[in-house]
Parts: sequence; C-alpha cells; structure tokens
Amino acid sequence: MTNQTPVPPRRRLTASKTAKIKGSAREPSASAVDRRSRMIESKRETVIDAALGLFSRFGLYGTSLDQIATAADVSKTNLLYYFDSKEELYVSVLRQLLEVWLQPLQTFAADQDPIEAIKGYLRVKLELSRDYPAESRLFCMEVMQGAPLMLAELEQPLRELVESKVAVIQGWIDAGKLAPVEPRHLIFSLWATTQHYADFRVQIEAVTGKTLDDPVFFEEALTSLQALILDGIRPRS
Amino acid sequence: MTNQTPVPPRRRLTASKTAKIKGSAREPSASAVDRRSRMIESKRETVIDAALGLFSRFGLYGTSLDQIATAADVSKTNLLYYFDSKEELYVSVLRQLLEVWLQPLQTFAADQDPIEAIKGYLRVKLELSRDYPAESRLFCMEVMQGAPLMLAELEQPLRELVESKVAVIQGWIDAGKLAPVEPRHLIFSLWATTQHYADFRVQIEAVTGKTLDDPVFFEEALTSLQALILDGIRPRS
DNA sequence: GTCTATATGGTGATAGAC
DNA sequence: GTCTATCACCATATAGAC
Repeated sequence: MTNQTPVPPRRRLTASKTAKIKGSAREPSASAVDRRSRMIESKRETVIDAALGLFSRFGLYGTSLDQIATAADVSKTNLLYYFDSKEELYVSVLRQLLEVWLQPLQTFAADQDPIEAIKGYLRVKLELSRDYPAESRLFCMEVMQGAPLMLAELEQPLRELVESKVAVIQGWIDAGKLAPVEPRHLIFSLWATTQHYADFRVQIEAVTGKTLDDPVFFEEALTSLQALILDGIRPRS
Repeated sequence: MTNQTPVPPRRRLTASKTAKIKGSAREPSASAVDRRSRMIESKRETVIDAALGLFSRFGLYGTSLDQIATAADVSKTNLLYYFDSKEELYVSVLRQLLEVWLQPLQTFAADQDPIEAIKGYLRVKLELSRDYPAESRLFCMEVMQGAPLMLAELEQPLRELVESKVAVIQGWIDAGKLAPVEPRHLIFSLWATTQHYADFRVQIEAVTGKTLDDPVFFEEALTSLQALILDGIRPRS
C-alpha cells in the first residue's frame, strides 16, 4: 500500500530529433528510387518482425537493440540507420500490431444471424490467438502498462468500434434473438476468453500439455467456448 | 518469422552468492532478537509492496532499484542490505504473490450446489481483480514471459489443483447437474473473464469510462459474467 | 543498519571512414 | 548503406567508514 506513485516510464530518450518518419516516405518517383524504397521497406519489416518477437516476450526495457539486431541479422548501427531510436522502432511495431488487431473486430453486422455471428467471431479471434500470439502478448503488455504510447491512438477508434458493436448486439436482444446480456461485458468476455489462449499459453501448456497449435486441442477449445458462450453451463431442462 | 530464438533473460546477475535466504530465518530466540527479526520482516514487507506496484507496471527490467527504494522510502544501499540482489527481491515478490493467487482456487467442492459454487467463485475472483490488480498484472506478465522463475514452483501444484477441480466439475456433469462442458476449458474461461477486468483495466476504462472500483460497475460486471457463464446468450425457449 | 563513495559493465546513440 | 570505434549515461552491486 506504499506505492501509489504515478511513476512515468522514465529513462532517457535523448531527443526525438526532427522526426523524419522514414517509414511513410512514399512518393511516386523513378523506378530505381522505387526499388531502393522497397528494399528499405523490406528491411524495416524484417527488423520489426524480429523486434515484435522480442518485445512481446521481454517488453520494451527487457529487450536490447543488440538482441533485436542479432535476431534480424543486421548490425546494431545499421538498425539505427533504419530507425532513429529504439522508441521509434517500438512505436513502429505497435503501429503494425494495431492493424492486425483491430481488423477482426469489424466482423459481425446486424443482418447476420447472431448465433452464427458470435460463433464465427470466436473462431476468428481464436485463430488470431493461434497465429499471432506475439501480437496478442505485446498488446496485452502494452495495455497492462497503461498503454502510454498506444492509448492515445487506440482510444477513439476502439470506443467507436465497441459502440457500433454494442448497437448491433442490443438490436439482436431487442429482437428477441439473444438473451438480455450487457453488450459491453459480453464483448469483454469474448476478448478475454480467446486471448487467454495466447497470453497464458505457458500456463495452459503446463496444465494440459497442449497448445492451440495442436489442431485437436484448437477445435476442442473452440467448441467449448462456443458452447459456453451460447448456452452456458446450467443444464437445459 | 525471423525470430524464434529461445533467448534467455540475459543481463548479468553477478553471482547469487551464498543464498542466505534471509526471509525465512525464523527460529525461536530471545525477545530482543525476536523484535529485531520482526522489524526486518516488516521492512522487507514494505519494500516488497513497493516493488510489486512497480514491477507490475513496468516489469522486472523496466523498474530500477532506485525507483523501488524511493517508493519504499529507503535508500538503495539499504534496500540491498535487505535483499541480496534485484533478482532475489523479484523472486520474493513472486513468492508472496503466489500465496494470494492460489488460495481462491481452492474454493469449490463436490458437495456444493454447482450453480452457487460457480457464482461464488466468479465473485471471489472478480473481487481479487478489484482488490489485487497489481498481483494480477504481475502474474500475467510473468506467465507471458514464459514464467522462467515461477513455472517450476507453480507447475506441479497448479496441475494438481486443476485436476482436483476437474474431477469435481466432471462429477457434477455426470450427476446431470451441469451441462456437458470440457471442465478444463471452463476453468480457463473463469480465469480469463475475471482477470481481464484487472489486466485490461485501462482498456475497459477507455471504453466504458469505469473500473471495478465503481461498486455499480462491479455488480454489473459480476451479474453479467454469472448470467453469461450459467445460461449463455442463446435465448431460452 | 545506514550512509558515502566507487567499481563495473551494459545500453542507446553518434562520428566518421569507406 | 554499412562498418569500426567510441561517447555519455545509467544500473546493479560492493567497499568501507560510522
């Protein structure tokens, strides 16, 4: 109870300089320049991929540029040629992450059958947990730390997206197609249960000996989740 | 895809020395010694509390001994008098965490009414998310990083505990008191949905503007979870 | 037990040759 | 663009006076 200090992330950041935004430099030009630009982009991608894997395990502070450089098979100085600073790299990773992350939330719409829509949503999210576990973990980490670098970008679109889905769900409820649950809490439960399989993977593996990479286990998890969310555990009379 | 390197936590740890295990030095002795021993224990507690708050936000690497010392209102050198190293402190924090964490899992037993047992379990776990969010976050962080320091201690008791609960749930199902769900996946869902309110607190706050500290929101979340888990979202005919 | 140095080494970032 | 030095800084941990 001694520790409610609102401590900032701290540690130096030696000036962001002129913020070149190298990544989004994309103007139609000669083919030679274009080829070079594509090369640069591809190298940035490689580094971002490597960084994602490490950041998602050890966090921003637990990962050194040396490790990332080694994993991406470039020198540290070279890495810093493509990214002005560690923070810029980190933000680039987060930016790419959000693209993968916000997409599946778009799925269900009012004209769908709610039962099929929810079942499909659970499948998509569980596939995401299986295929993009690093993204899931980094997202989780960032949110747990207060999402200092992401929340500003995330809050508005997330809020709007949730509100639109809440409206769809409420519509289904009003039409008698769904039991009267609180839409927001339903959404949280859909997120929580599916992401759990990625974020708590080692715990799940410790308990069951299996992961989502096992196709049988994947289907078992999906079927269980769908049954649970749709019908609950109280026996139908 | 370039980064499946099984990188160890790295960073030096300058020798654990003789592993004094200062914490568990507890032998019946003269009252003066006993008083001193209690003083030491109390100071260790203070530091552990401060460390928990910081580790749970910024992780092991994102938190410096300086910050912890400041938060606990002791000098850094003094802190290192009570804990031989940063790692020993971290492990002490984890050890205390596990006590809080594994207790509520004990609750339900075969002779209870399953519906009431699950409802009660959800309440206890949600109260835990409200009252011990730092513990929840640090646990999550540690598991996400592969729980290198915790898994060894955790795996065996967790597995046994889960197996015993699986047996209870399976018993209920066999008695027709519960719909036939996979017990393990049910347990994961109970954990996931409740912990989500602690770990994704800032996201939930961003979307709803509220947290579990708001009593109305707490009851709303609990009621929603109970309804969802018990009866699902498919309207009863 | 608590303090003031200080040792030691990793880390992000830069300078400047090629 | 890529490399070899090298910087300044900060973090953990220790030594030794009081």
